[in-house]
Amino acid sequence: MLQVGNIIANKEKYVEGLKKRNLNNAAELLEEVIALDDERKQNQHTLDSNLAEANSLAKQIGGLMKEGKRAEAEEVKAKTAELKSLNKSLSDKQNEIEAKLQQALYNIPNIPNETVPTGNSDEDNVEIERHGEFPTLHEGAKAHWDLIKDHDIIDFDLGIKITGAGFPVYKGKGARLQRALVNFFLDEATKAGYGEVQPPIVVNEASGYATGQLPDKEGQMYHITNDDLYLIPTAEVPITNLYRNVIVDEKELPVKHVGFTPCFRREAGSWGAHVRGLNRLHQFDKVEIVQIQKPENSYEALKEMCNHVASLLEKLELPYRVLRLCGGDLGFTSALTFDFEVYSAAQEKWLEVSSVSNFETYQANRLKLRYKNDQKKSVLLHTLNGSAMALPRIIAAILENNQDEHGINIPQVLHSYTGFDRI
RNA sequence: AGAGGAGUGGCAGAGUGGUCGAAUGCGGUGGUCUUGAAAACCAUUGAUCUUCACGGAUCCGGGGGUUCGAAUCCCUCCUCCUCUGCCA
Repeated sequence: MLQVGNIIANKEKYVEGLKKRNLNNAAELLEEVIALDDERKQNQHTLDSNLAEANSLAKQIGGLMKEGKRAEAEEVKAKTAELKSLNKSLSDKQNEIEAKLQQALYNIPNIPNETVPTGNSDEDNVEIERHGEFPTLHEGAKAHWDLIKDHDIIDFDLGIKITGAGFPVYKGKGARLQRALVNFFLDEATKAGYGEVQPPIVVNEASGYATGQLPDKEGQMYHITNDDLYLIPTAEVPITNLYRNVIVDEKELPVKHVGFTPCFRREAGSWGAHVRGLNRLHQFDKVEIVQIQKPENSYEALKEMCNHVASLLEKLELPYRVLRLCGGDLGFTSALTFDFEVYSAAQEKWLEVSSVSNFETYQANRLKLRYKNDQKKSVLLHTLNGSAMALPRIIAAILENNQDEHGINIPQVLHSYTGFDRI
């Protein structure tokens, strides 16, 4: 979440920034935070001086008791009763104010970077790069949802039987292709200096709040109510939360991690004809890269992460484009996001396969993730993450783009991982 | 899952109602000495809020309570260890 001090110092700028998200009551939201913070300080000040007085009286009593002056001690004690009840109500009030302030801050999204264009939806995202040639498909080329049936490599009906819609079963070469991609992505990230981690795929509420999925995307996650745990929508949540409440040693910066996990998304209300086959699932596999950076280096790191994602797509020989997300499509916690889309030739559609974001200090503030600078002051770090990559749509594009009359060619770079070059 | 024990600063570990944000040791940092290093010695070494500053407040697993006063007593939750049970 945003830092109150920064809100006060940059109010006008922030209002402008939030307008890009089409948040028209931004000024009021920020005013509310400032007012609550003011109230918090004033109340805290009163409470503190009362507590100081109570503390000193308590010490007096202690001293008198030691000297055996019981009567005098009782006299002082009498004075404390009123103070005590006053302090109780002041501290109740303080808790109330702080809860309200917290709530107000939770409801304000991150300030978009100045390069974020205005816009209302994904239609207003700006294409900034395009690479690769669209393949020429043979007569009668099929979309991946037909190809997977023809070759019996991914089975949606079986998934429906054992779980439900959106939980496909990968079989034979389909399963092997998926595993090959996971290993390829992990190896590439490792070569690029990311340390591999394998985190839990359920997280507690505190983790959900720290990276911003809660309260913003409550309905998007599967919630295990018996134990109050959430299935992760992305490895970003557990991996970034490894650093919750941590003061990182400056020598360890930047922190770079890669992790492979399944991801779970309820996708409530987002189904329709345009999300057939592998285009949208409730469970899918993803390799995620995460960086923790000093503020001054974070945009350089964002570029580096984008280059990494681009290199994966180059190696897989998939045509892709890069989009700069507009304010209306930008995630709640992100300051700047680049989406990568591959072209899936049979359905003639661009499919989002990666989203690379800089959250600046927005997550770090909730995480309490800091390092000590030269002056030994605690400084919030910047967090970044990106998919590298999400599997199903990559598979969709590979199947569709590389098909011919008799089968499907596997990209060269995967052969050593799959053990076969054709499906 | 049941019974018992325990959670204190970066780590180890003392502290069982009063001046304890907390002894001591290790580690870290700075210095003296040294050509340099080691050793030794000296000093320093948690976080957050607030204040221009002095200072003040809060934090001993989390939350609540008793008390003039809580690391210390009570309740509750969490976590870890030991034994028993169960199980990849």
